[in-house]
Amino acid sequence: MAAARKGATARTPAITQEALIAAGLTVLRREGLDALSMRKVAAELGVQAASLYWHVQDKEELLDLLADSLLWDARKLKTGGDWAENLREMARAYRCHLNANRDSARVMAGRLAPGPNLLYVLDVALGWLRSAGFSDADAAYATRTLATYVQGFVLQEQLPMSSLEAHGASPEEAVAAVAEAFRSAPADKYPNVAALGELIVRDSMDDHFAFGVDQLIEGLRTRLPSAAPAPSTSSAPSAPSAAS
Amino acid sequence: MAAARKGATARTPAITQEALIAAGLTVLRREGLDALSMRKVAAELGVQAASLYWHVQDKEELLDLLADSLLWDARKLKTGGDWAENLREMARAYRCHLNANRDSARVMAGRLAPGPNLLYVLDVALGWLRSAGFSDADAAYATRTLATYVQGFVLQEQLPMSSLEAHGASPEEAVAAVAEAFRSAPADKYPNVAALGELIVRDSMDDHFAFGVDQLIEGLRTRLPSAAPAPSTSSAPSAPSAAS
DNA sequence: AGATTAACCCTAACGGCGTTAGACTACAAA
DNA sequence: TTTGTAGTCTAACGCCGTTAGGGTTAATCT
Repeated sequence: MAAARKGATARTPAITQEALIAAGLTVLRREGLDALSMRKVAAELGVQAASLYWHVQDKEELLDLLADSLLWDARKLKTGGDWAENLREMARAYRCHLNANRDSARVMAGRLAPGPNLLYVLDVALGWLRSAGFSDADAAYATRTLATYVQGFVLQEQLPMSSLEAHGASPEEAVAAVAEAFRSAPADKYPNVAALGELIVRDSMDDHFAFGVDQLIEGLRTRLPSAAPAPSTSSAPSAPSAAS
Repeated sequence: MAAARKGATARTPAITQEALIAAGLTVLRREGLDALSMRKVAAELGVQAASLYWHVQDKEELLDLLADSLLWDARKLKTGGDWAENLREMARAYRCHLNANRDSARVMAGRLAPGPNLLYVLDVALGWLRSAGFSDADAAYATRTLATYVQGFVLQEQLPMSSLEAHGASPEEAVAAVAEAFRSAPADKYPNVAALGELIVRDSMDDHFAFGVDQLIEGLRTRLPSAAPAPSTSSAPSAPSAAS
């Protein structure tokens, strides 16, 4: 913590910060965020709960660490095509990574500490947009906007799995229940909802996600000062395929 | 709850569901979501905690009720202009309403029960988009996408106020702390972040929000089958990017 | 009128939670 | 050997969500 291990070390460390994070992730994966308690994380390490407070000040700080570690290891980003392709791939990979970890979106949702992984991703995306000709302000806003969208999307996407599975039902039942809630909307009062109910809660979340990302990117494209949206005379992006 | 008040009513109700919701909102506003407990809500009503379980099954159900009641009373929507103007106004009003209630975004974040207000807003927005010429699928996706964005944005927007104010600092200090975290990013490793740090955490959240909404709407506009706004040769508006 | 029934609120308690205080242990440095 | 300190322990505090079960009040039934 503070002394940076200057002159006095005692025994074997035995509970490193790495181990703490690993234990936290284990409990998170096994029991979900709502059931993650200091006592359980400690038990995972074969240790009493109070001992954790030597390495961490709060449960909040533990969750900060978990969020940091849940942040996608971004160094394996595929950066083949033009800015639009790259952003699309980034959004896809981010969502994919979030969905691979139980309750990840909810862990990140209440937190704002920027870890090194986040900084790296931001930096790369900003670089793409700036060199594509966007203004600094547009690049900054667009990057945060995309991140906001992805996080918000996965948050909603993971809801049935965490919120209802915890109270007895399987994910499929949860989705079905929500779909039923939309379909049972009184058709006279909400005609459009009743008509499109099945589309709204459609299970093809992939399409829905891609739709939102495409919207954001196409909207971004209209901000390009240079211009012609039709890619007839574009400078470089002729090779859309992977080059990494 | 179940009997629907058929044949036997006892005494004065004394704790209606309305009062329960009002008490919950009071506690929420005064102490924030993290400090909202059944005991405090009960105390707000001059009642013991266990009594709440006559009107509600869970704390979760109470939070569902609060989320429902936090849902913007949408019947006072201004519906002046075309679909784009209307959507913009809707997003603005939604954000404004969420920001008027402490921790509102976090209350809604973990919940998916669609209340009547949500149904109404969805229906209105779907009507706008369909009559503007969008396909049913596009209308459905676009509506949910916009809602996702607004909620995600306000969630991040409210973070400094709830997350750090709870631990001692004022909102301004919280924002300043995050800004410092971005500015102190090693400029050699993250040049773009260091260069645009001030833009990323800029306090003009209004601009940032409008930017995202504009992106979504302009992206949507490119899906309109009828019209080609500016580009003359827009053959394929959205290049399909290798599904899944 | 008396008995029944149901709505509604209470007291008391259980187990789990986050967190703190303070004692103990083992090693490193003096 | 003595001292200091990093790391763990036990014990406890107060709060939490929730349940069991008892009491009171009023409407309904006979």
